Amino acid sequence: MGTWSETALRDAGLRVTRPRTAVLDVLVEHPHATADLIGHEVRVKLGKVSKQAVYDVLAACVAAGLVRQIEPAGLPALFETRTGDNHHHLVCRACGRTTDLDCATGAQPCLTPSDDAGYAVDEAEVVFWGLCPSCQLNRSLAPNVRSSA
Amino acid sequence: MGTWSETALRDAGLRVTRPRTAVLDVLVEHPHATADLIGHEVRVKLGKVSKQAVYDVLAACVAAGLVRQIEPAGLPALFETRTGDNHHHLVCRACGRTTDLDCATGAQPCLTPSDDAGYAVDEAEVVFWGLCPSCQLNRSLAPNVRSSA
DNA sequence: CACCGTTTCTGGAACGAGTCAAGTCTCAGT
DNA sequence: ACTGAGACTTGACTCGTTCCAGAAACGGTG
Repeated sequence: MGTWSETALRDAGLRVTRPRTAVLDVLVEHPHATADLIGHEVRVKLGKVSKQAVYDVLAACVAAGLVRQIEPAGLPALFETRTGDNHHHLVCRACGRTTDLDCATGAQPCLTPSDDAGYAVDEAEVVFWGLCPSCQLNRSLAPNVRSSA
Repeated sequence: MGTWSETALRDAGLRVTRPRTAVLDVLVEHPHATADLIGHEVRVKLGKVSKQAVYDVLAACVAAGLVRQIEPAGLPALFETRTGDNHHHLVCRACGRTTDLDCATGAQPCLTPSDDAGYAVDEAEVVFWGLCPSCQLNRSLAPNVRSSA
């Protein structure tokens, strides 16, 4: 468990500390965790870690390219360790569950806007919104849940 | 301008009130406005409107499909009146300027994930991140700006 | 045109996510 | 071990947004 995170940190030229390895370990166990959940889980492992430390660690890892941050509308930011392959996400409107998704057509047709209006584009972010399987079930059983729009 | 907003409200079955028409008018003048900017502009037109009224109006219009809300990571929510054509957005990392963009390939290849993991997908959201023309200029002149609008 | 029930608006307090600042501690190279 | 840059702690704070209770405006009726 601890091994990948240590190596990754060292390879990225970052210092290896308990909070850092713990954060990365949590991220491996929970592929789309919020800062809050990460803090909670890290505290379970290490006893006491400040919110600020969690944000610092995450920021450092994001800067080093070890971690990717996504921010779906209305949800707190999520962090994941799958970086570099520019995959997309499927987010449930009801429960917020997030699932990875490889790019629709293998290549990235989406990544090249037809008319970039003079912008220097460096990233394309694609989010699919819908209902996850279990929320579809709950929805049909209990029709008065807060709906999508 | 004042006319369209009234008609739109009436057609959507919403009451026509001063704050509502004013909000829609502002939205026509500023195609990607924040709630805050809208409140400010509406206050210029009408003298005094509460923040809450602005949020209520926007929520009602979003629910009625008159207005679309987008929430680019790290920026406050933006509102626009172009609805129904599922266009995408180009957002400047430096100044937050947002530009509409028709879907890259005319059709929507992005809208149909290859594997939807059982989700009932109802919307695909695409955001391109980059630097707008003027920020590219500023950036090359003053390489360490850390600005936001 | 005065009444009434709804819907909308006001003002202020509250919220959660995230950030800032200043001081203390810890890792890694000598 | 020693030391200095970098990491962590604490706690207050900002910002966008939402909640709440009450006041006002709307518009269909008698």
